[in-house]
Amino acid sequence: MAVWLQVDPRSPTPVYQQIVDGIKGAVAAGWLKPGDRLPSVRDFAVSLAINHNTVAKAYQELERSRVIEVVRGRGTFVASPGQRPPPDVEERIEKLRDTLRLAWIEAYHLGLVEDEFERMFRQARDDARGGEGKEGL
Amino acid sequence: MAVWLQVDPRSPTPVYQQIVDGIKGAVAAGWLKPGDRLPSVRDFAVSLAINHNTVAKAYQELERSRVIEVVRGRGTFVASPGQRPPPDVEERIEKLRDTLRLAWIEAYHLGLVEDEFERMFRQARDDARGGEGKEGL
Amino acid sequence: MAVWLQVDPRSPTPVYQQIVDGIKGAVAAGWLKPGDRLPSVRDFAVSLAINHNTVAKAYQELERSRVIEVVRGRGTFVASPGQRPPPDVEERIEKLRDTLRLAWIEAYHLGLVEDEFERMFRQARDDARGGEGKEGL
Amino acid sequence: MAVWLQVDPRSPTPVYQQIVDGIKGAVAAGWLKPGDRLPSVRDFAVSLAINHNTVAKAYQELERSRVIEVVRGRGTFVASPGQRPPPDVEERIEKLRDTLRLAWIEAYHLGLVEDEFERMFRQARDDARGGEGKEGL
DNA sequence: GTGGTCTAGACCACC
DNA sequence: GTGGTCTAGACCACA
Repeated sequence: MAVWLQVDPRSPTPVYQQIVDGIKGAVAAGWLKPGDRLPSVRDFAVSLAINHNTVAKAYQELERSRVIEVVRGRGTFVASPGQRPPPDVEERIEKLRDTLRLAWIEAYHLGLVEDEFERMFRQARDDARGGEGKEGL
Repeated sequence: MAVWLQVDPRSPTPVYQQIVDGIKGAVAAGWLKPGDRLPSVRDFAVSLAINHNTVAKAYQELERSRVIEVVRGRGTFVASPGQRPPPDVEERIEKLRDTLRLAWIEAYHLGLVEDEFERMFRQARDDARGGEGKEGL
Repeated sequence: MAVWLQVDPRSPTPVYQQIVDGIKGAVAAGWLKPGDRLPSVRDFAVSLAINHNTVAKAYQELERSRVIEVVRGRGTFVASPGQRPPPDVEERIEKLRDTLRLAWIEAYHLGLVEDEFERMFRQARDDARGGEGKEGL
Repeated sequence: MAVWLQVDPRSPTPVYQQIVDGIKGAVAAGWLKPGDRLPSVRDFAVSLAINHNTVAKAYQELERSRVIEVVRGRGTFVASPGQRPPPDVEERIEKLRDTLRLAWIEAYHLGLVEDEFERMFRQARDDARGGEGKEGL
C-alpha cells in the first residue's frame, strides 16, 4: 500500500499530474475501491520522496475530478463512482475525443496500419483494467 | 493555403504544438501531400499572427518527426511517408500506447461504457481522416 | 428531536458551523421556540455520529451569538430573541453587508440578471422561514 | 493600477481568496474591462507584499471561474463575460442560493426587520457596482 | 518576461 | 492527527 505508485521527477509530465493519473488508474483498475483511504498528504509525500505540497495539489485536482473525497480532519477517501459527476464532464469528453483524434494522426505518422492500432487500443483497455493482476476481467 | 490552420494563443496547448498537430493532421487527412511546399517560417508567422520563432520551433519538431523536409535554400516540403521513419519510433509508439491507456482510464472516470468509447474511437479515426471533406477514404 | 438536523462530514463547511447554521435556521423558521431545550452535548454528538467536542464548539458559538443559553446543571435552551443582542452586532452586520455585496458580484459573474437575483433573494427568505412547513408566515 | 486592491493577511479569509474576490468585484464594478491586462503574478505579488505563489493560485482559480484568461507567455487578461460560462454554474448558483438563505437567517438573529434587510440588499447592489465611483449607474 | 512547478519549512483550523 | 495556506527561493517551458 505504499509502493504501488512511482513518480519520475525528470518526466515532462508534472509530478502532481503523475499522481493524479496514477490514482485515477488505480481506481479504474480496481486496486482502489470506493471508501478506501488514501495515505495522508505527508505520508504519501515521504513514500514518494517528494514535497507534501505536491501531493496536496494532486489531491485537490482529484477532488475536483470527483475521484476522491476529503473528509475534514479524518483523511482522504476514494469516492463512489458516478455519484457526483465532475462539473465539466462535457468539456472533458470533448478533450478525450480530441486526444483520440490526435492519437490516430500520430499512429498514421508512425506507420501503424489500422489493424495494428486497433489491437493497440484494445490492449490499452486491458492494461488500464489492471494489466498484471487481471482484476478487471 | 493560409486559412486551413488556426491557432489559439489562449489554449493550454503550446502554440508551436498546435502547429505541429495541425500540420500532422493535414498530412494524415490528405490535405497536404508528399512534395507539397509549406509556407516559409516568416510568411507562416505573419498569417498566423505569431512570433516566427514559434513557427521555427514547430518546423524543427516536424522535421525530427520526419513529417517535413527542409531543403536549404529551396524551402520546406511534406515528406514521403515511411521513407525515413523517425529515429525514436519505439519510444513514440510506447508513448502512444500510454496515451491510449490513459484515455481508457479517463473514459472510465467520465462514466463512458465500453461501447460508447469504442464508437468514439472509430469516430475519431474518421475525423482524423478529413472529417468534412472525406479525402482520406 | 434528533432527525431534524443532518451533518455532512465531506462538506467544505466545517461540521461545527453546519450545526450552528442548522440551529440558527431552526430558530428562525420557528421549529425551535424560545425556552425549548436542546439535547446535551453528548447526546447530540451521538445522534449526529460526531465527536462531542465539535458539538461543544457549536454550542459555544451559539451562546456567543445569543441564540441559546446554557444554564449550568439544567441544560441548554433556546434564548428569547432580541433580549440580549450579541456584543458585536455592529461587526456582524458589517459582515452580513459584505456577504450581500459578494453575492451580487457572484451573481454578476454567473450571468444572473437583476430580476432573477432579486427573485432568488425573496425565495431565500421563504426558504429561511421554513420552506415546506410555512411555520414562519 | 496598483493600489486598487488591498489584502489583509490576518483575515480568516485566505489571501488568495481575497484576491479572487477583489478582482471579481473590480470586473463586476466595471473598473476592469474585458481585454484589460492584469499585473504579472510577480509584479502583483510585490505590490500586495505577498508571495507570488499566492497570486498564481488566485489567478488559476479566476481562470477556472472564467473571469480571466491566461495567454501563454504574454500575460493575463480579463475575459469577455458570458462567452464561456464556468463549467459548474449550476453548483455555484445553488451555493449562492444557500448563501442568501443563510443571510436571511443571520439577519433574523441580528434583529433586522424585513424592510431594513431588503434596503441593505439593494445598497449592496450599488456597492458591488462601484460604490464610490458610481461607474455602474 | 510570462505563468507553471517544485522544495523546504512554517502556521493554522478542524476533528 | 488531517488537509489548507503561506513564504522564500529555485528551475523550467513558452513566446
